[in-house]
Parts: sequence; structure tokens; C-alpha cells
Amino acid sequence: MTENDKQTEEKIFESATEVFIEKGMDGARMQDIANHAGINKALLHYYYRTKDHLFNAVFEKIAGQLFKKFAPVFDEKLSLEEKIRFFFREHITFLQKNPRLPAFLLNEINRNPARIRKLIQSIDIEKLWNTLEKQHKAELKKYNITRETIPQLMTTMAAISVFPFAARGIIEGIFDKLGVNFQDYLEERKTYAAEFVIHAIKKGA
Amino acid sequence: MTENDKQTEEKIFESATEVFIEKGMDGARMQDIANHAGINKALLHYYYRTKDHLFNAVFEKIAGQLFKKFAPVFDEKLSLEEKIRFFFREHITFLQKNPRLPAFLLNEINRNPARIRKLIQSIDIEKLWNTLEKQHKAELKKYNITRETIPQLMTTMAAISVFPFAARGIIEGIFDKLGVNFQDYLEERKTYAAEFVIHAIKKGA
DNA sequence: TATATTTTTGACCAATTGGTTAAACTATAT
DNA sequence: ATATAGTTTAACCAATTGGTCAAAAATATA
Repeated sequence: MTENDKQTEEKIFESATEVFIEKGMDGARMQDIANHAGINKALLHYYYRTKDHLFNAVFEKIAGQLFKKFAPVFDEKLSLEEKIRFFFREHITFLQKNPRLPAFLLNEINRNPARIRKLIQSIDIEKLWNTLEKQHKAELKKYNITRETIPQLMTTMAAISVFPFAARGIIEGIFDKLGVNFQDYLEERKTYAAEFVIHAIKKGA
Repeated sequence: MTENDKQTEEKIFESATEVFIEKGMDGARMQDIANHAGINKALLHYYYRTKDHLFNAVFEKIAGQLFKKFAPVFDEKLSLEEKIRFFFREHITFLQKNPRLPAFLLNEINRNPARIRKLIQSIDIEKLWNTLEKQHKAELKKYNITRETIPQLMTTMAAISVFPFAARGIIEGIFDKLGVNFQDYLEERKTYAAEFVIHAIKKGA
């Protein structure tokens, strides 16, 4: 029954995703994943030969998802300012739905940098950047954004969006003491971050 | 020989620090730590009863170090703008010397949020904030920084400083393809980040 | 129904791991 | 020197873990 095959394999994959995200590669146990999927442990090895295979499958899918969320920024026919607003709104919204992703990805990337290198190799970043440059030539000049400052700006934007999720444990702890609600903070952040960045680049550094 | 005692215990602690930072709590092996310190594994348990004890000792010291780096911001007799410049310069410089710290701390915090909660409980954040508010009453008004926007601003600054180290694996991978040097980028970031934030808050969002 | 194929399982294994223990070693004090 | 207390080690243990295997159960095929 190929219908059931997929059900089992999919259930394994979903369970593995949940457990890996929560415990990490090192912390996750094959038995946990099997229990979570309601199947025998040996069945895991039947579909995915080893823990490493299973983890790689999960990791690559997750990383792909996250990268996809960045992609529309390069397509949308929006002004630069509108793109900045679009980015923070969509990206933070996505992370609200997958709040554990940043911490998981950052950890595994640091634990095994080679893994992400391969994924990056397959992306033509130069081309993406050229696209952006053409689309916004006038605006980039206006904001005084050059090839030298682009890495600073891009990493800053990623940082502002991702960091609250990656450091949620500390941030939420502090917020609790200040009576700040983390979810409200995230909602607010979608617009705050956009306006913050737009203000910052106006007139340029 | 109490002299040797301290040497051994210290050597254990240092080795444990290195191994834990590189491998994380789950990934670290007591045997690795023992080898690294050039001693027998049983000796680890002689000085630190369990792996958990040893890890907690390491973790609390590291977390304390990092928090200390934030402290001067609340003492220095500088203007708000100067403090922002001071923060990025000092903080990024500290992280350059301890580049693995952010990834390690973020990971362990997410793996065991309760651990960091205790540390946070011991800090009177309200008092720190009141201090800042008094010192910069006029400037805060001028920049339109309120109690509501402070969490946004603070997390943004932390994000800009910490994220490049936490996400180094990805960032460096991308930079390589663009011919950007990571160390140069970090040097540049000390001033770029400061001016970026100062620009952003001028006139206020 | 009988046969072949695939899926699922329980039992098992070798390796690893955190932790223990008893004995050896060292230093100090009497 | 001898006893005492603290330090270090080698050998060992129980539990865990990723992974294997043969057989059973389920499914498809003839």
C-alpha cells in the first residue's frame, strides 16, 4: 500500500523534525522519535538508514524553508522601503509560526558548519545581489548604500528579525521582570524594525 | 600541595570550558575533558561530582562574564550617543576574543531555559533601567525613546552585536562567495552599528 | 489458495558514556 | 618512621544508544 508507505515515512519525518528541533542532533534519541511516531525503532532505520541520514533530511528541508522566505524580497515589484517593510512583516510572521527554528538552525550550523556550506554553495548569491542592484539602482545611490555596506545592512536586518527568537530564553526572562509581553513585543517589532532600518539608512552612514 | 590542587582544579575548569563551548553540554564527553586536561577521568568527578555540576560551574562563569560586559554602560559618564558607540566598540571587541560564546550560550539557554532564569532573577533590571532613565532623561525625550520602545531598542542593539557571531557559520559562508573578509567586516561593524543605531533613533520612530 | 514481496516488530549486540571503587601515591604532621 | 588525610589512577559497572537481524505480520501477485 503505497498510500500507507508515505503515511509512515511522513510520520517519521514529522516526528523527527519535532524531536530534532527540540533536542538538537546530539540530544535527540532515535527511540524518542520512534515513540513519537508510534512505531518500532527498527522502522526508522528501514526508511532512513542512519540517524545522520534522517537528520540531514530534516535539516535540509528546514533550511530550505527558511531560505525560501527570503526569496520574495528579490522578486516583488516594490520600492526599497516597501521591501524592508515586507521583509520584516513576513519574516517575523513566519518565525512566530516556527519560533524554535532559529535556535535550532544556528546551533546545528555551529556544530557542523560544513553542512550549511553545501547548501550555500548551491545558491548564486552574486546573481541575487545583481538583481537587487538593478532594481534599486537609484534608491541605493540615494541612501548611499554601496557594495561595501551591503553586508552590514543585510546582516543587521537578519539580526533584528532572527535574534529575538534565537535569544528568546533570555529576552523573555527579562521581559517578565519588566512586565513586557513577548508576543506583543513581536507584533510591534514588525513595524518598529522596518521604520528603524529605514530611518537609519536615510541620509546614509 | 594546595598549589597543585588549584592548578588541577583550574586546569579541569579551563578544559571543561573549552570542550563545552565547542561541543555543547550534550556533545561534550567527560573523557574528552579529562584528556584535554591531561588527567584521569575519575579526577573530574573528584573535583566536580557530576557532569552537570561541572557544566553549571562553567556556564555560570561564562554567563557572568558576558553580563559584566554590559554593565559599564550603566556607569560611564557618557552621553547617550557616546554610550551607544562605547557599547558596540567594547562588546564586539569582547566577542572577537570569545567568538564561540554567543552560539554556545544561545544554544544552552534554549536547551535549558530554567538555568538562565535563575541568573536573571538575581539582577535588578528595574533598577538598572531607572538609573539609565535618570542619567539620560533629556536625551531620551529628545530621541522619543519611551518605556514602550526601550525593549525594542535594547534587543535591536544586542541583536546587531551578537548575531554575526551566533550565525557566523552562514554569514562567513556567504561572505566567502562575495569576497568579503569576516574580520574586516567585524572591525567595520563597531562603528557602522553605532552610527546605524544613532541615525535610526534621531527624530525617533 | 498459494507464493512472493514489502513492512513492521521484538530481541539482541557492540560501543559509548557517566559514574564508582579500591588501591596506589603524595604530602604533612606527630 | 608512621599515621593521617588528601590526591590520582586503573579497572570496572550499569545504563544508554545507534544499529542489526531474523522472523512475523501484512500486503500484493499469481
